[in-house]
Amino acid sequence: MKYNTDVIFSKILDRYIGIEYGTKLRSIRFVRPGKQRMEKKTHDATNELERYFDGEAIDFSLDVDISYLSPFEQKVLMETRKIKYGKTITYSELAEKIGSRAVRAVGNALGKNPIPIIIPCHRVVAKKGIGGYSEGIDIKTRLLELEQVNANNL
DNA sequence: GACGATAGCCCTT
DNA sequence: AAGGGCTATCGTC
Repeated sequence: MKYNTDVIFSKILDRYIGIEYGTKLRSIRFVRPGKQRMEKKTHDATNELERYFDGEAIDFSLDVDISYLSPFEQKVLMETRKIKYGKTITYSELAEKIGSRAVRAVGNALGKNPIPIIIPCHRVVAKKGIGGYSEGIDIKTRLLELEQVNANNL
């Protein structure tokens, strides 16, 4: 399988976003700004992400490739995709939805999410507190703030 | 076996 | 009221 990569810059996150795709979406990566990069926008996902960062309350509906993950991890991520824009659920609620009590395993699975934002793992929070985020809590916080602002504008 | 992006309970200030 | 220790829980590695 051969993959292509798009690149955009997110001002709100202060990160370059790399979008890797084949026939399906493969991964999204956050890259700290440093060296200047050429933006490249060819895939639908790239366009949708730009609209997302511009504050549009968009629901992503793109095909995603997570077949190489474990069944449990896939379950967790599929369930995570159902969380609507501007909403959050807790790790334990998510575990319950997939019929498990492995609350912490859910956290681990989310940490392996290859396609953040589009699989909105930032919308899964701890019962008390925000929980973790592999790209850094500040990123998670900004994403949630962005969504809260725009969800209120409905 | 140990370790988590947890949660709940029970203590101590 | 807030924070620390203890432990139940269970999927990965």
